[in-house]
Amino acid sequence: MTDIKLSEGSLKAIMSGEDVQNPVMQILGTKKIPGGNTERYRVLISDGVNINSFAMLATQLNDLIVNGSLCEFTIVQIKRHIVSGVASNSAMNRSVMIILELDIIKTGTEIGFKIGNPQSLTADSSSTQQPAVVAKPQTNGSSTAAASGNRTNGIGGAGGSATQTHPIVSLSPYQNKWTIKARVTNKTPIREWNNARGSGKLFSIDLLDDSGEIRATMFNAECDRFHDMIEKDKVYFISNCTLKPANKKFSSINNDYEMSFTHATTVIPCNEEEVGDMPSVKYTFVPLKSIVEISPDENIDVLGVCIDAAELSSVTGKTNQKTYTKRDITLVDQSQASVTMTLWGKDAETFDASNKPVVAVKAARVQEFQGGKTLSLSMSSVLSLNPDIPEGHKLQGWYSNQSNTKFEPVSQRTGGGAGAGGNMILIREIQDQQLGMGDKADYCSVRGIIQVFRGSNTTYKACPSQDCNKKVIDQNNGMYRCEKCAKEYNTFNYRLILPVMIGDWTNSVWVTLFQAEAESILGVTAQDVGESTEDHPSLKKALFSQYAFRLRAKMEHYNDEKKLKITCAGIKKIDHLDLSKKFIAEIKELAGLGSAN
DNA sequence: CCCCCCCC
Repeated sequence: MTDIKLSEGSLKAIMSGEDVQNPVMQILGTKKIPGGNTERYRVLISDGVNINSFAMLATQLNDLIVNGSLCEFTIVQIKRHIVSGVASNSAMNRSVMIILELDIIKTGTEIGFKIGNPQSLTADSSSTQQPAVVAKPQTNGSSTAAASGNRTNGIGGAGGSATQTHPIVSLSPYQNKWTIKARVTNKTPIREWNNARGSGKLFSIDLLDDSGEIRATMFNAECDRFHDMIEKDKVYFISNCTLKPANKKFSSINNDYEMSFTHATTVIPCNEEEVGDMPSVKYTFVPLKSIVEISPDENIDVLGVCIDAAELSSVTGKTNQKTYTKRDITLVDQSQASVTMTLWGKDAETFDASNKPVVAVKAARVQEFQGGKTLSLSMSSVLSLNPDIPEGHKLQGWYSNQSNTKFEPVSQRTGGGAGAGGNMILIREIQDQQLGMGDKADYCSVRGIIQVFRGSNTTYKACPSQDCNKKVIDQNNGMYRCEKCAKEYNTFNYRLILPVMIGDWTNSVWVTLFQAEAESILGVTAQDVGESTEDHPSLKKALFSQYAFRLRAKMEHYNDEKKLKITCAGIKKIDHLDLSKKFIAEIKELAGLGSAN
């Protein structure tokens, strides 16, 4: 027998809206809830007298299921929970208990049996010990009307306790009789749109409660009605909105749905007392190292120490002539990676990196730049400096103990080596993986031997002005005309465009090398090659040398013909000793030899 | 119903 006592009757009390502190219960089973993009688990939980099969685990506790900590018979103490709208016995059938925080008191294997003979709470609630219960009395005067049931008509008065609102995670398009109590964690300015499908204006907000978050958008009339009223960081009761599946591409908000306000929507500000301990941001941080795996245009939450910040600069938009202020900052974290993140406008102007602040960003946009990944803040991003959150303090503590840590730069454009973002592949795999077949360029790295040079016409006469490099036209009078600069010069620079065939044991491909990489391989300057009247001898010397090539593959269209164009975005010498060590380690691990771990 | 979010 066990000496642990379950909190008998606590489930009944909780589901009736009573405030029960730290009840001890037993897990009798867990089950993954099918559908949806978010992994979510339902738990069968017992207090020794009753079983509740309408309990769910907040997603931040999913790990406990995955690592087996919440197996059958586990005894837990529930430290924090919420219940969806309950006020009457009849509503119990539909209410859901969400476990937000728990401690494991004893593992399931230690216990090994079901305690007591608990009966289903929902199937037979009339026969259980207590009569019908109503929600605990409210603290303000407007409670009488509100306490009569699971309200279907939005907020009646300004009342409403936590037990009478619905958790955000419980919202779905299939049920629209709900009221949420949520904090506005972000609010966009009004934006107007005009496209083939019509025009209008809108703004959106991000809403957060203990259970989760959701984005809400206000169009046209609702845009006018709510824009001035709704304030960032304030808490509101909101009801009567419509829900639809969220398009993940445009938001990092962790919810499969998003809501639109309608003419029927009501929004009531919470008074101070009602706000309670409503959380103020919910992050799902991505380790900086993993950013290489994330597709461009996705939004992610990141946390890092800012170890460097560039000067403020300004850029002009490509499509409009607007000037934007920007500042690039560098973040590092415990994954021993660094990333470049661009701040814009006011965030850029006011940013101060002098004290190496911890920076948290909700919804930073992932971008690809020359094969590396960078981050950029957008309209929907929220920047927070030295946030008062456990992860932030932990990171700060960790960083203060680092001295010579080398950070893998995920934003670096060249990365010929096998480092982060290197995705070292075999040359055959360029075809196998259909690299370059999509709309965007694909990057990869290969180890290849230079097998063939195109020996002649490897240089061209380029515009001498800074950063132009366009081909100039020899006017045959000592002057060279650049069409791009619309100018004539009395000089030019030679530049290299060097097609080479590189191969490994699986295949060969033609790759175009440009100035820097070509000079590095040849060991001579473009000028030398250009001025040489015959094929430069350096070409022969470089033949059969081996490098790690960073490649960029993209489909190019010439008239009706499509052709895969592969250019070199960087090269790196191969450290054969180091590489051999890596191979040996891999072989050992594959063969199950030695002590890899 | 938007989904623009910038520059190398």
